Amino acid sequence: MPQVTDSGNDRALPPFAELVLDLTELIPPGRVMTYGDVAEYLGQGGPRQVGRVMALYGAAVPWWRVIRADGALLPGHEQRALGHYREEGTPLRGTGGRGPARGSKAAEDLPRVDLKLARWDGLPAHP
DNA sequence: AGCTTGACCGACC
DNA sequence: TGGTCGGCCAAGC
Repeated sequence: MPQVTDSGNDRALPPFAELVLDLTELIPPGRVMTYGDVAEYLGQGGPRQVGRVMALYGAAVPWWRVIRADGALLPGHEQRALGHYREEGTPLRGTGGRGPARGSKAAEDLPRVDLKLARWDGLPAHP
């Protein structure tokens, strides 16, 4: 007898997580969104929640299209994300751009995503 | 029940 | 330009 309770349901992600993942998959190549933007777009939760969801289920979506507001790549996955960016043609700054760090020991000379150009507001492509 | 931690953000110095 | 502080929301202990 069971009562149709779906409480035992598993593999069912929380609504919020599903929304985040869905939106992440909607992000077109060459474009990126910040955690805060995703949360704001969804109209609920906060940047941290988005980050949590990505950390847990991000493996199933193009996580590299969701970055921090600083445009810095994910710690520990910089190279991986960078490969995708270069492949998708995501606007980067730091290398190939102007004003490279010239010998600056900045952590690593890893470039950052140019949010100015790559930021996607969730609207259809537009020039 | 409360406290701590996070794939964060914005403001301030 | 980079480091620090407080705020936000949810999950874990």
